[in-house]
Amino acid sequence: MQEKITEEQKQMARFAKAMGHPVRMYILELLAGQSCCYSGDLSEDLPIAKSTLSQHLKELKDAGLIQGTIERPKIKYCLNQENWDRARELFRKFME
Amino acid sequence: MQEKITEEQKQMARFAKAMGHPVRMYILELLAGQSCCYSGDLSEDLPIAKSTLSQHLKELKDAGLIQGTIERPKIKYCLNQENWDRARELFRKFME
DNA sequence: TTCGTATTTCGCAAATGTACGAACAAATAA
DNA sequence: TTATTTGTTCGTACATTTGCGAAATACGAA
Repeated sequence: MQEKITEEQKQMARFAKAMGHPVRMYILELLAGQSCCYSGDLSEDLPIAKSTLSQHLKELKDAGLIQGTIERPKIKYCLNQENWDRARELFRKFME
Repeated sequence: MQEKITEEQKQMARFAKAMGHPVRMYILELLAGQSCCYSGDLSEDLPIAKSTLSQHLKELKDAGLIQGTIERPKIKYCLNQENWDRARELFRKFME
């Protein structure tokens, strides 16, 4: 009955949880393909309120998958490359 | 404002959501490594109640990632190979 | 039939997630 | 200064998830 769940498994679950919503998958796939985007552009593409979008972006940030940098008057979102690479490596090994 | 989220993104989010819990990642990684296991074995390895484990297995089944076959008196769980391959392919493309 | 084994379902509670609009904040434009 | 733009936070509502123990189910063994 001892704990057999590894830190890597916990980390993968954390990443997967962040990916576990269609809107967040959309955002991640967009960023993975073109590196960066603005929140406003997302808002135009997605049928959700801005406050809801803001929450989804926050979740992705909290999971470490993306990062936002201020470019007045907008905010530019990009993948957090270091953690994205980490996620890729974990999932690659997991699903190979 | 039209819907831009694809069916593939929804499917990936569905898989990711199922992977979004440490216990379920543990189970999936076990199955990915050795193909099959019994619920009772999992119950001994994991610090959770059997009813809770049963729910996690149900979620993985509902997401299509695993399947259970009765081998009295136990139930043998394996990856659902068809959907697992589908998931691997989706994530491989997504994270390449 | 009664017992034991393996697992699921039920009922419940607590925590988390999803979504919205209103209110707020920060900076620039008029 | 006031208005506009861009985005976050707050308050609220509802749905889903997570977890447990008790009860139910299914079947083979005694």
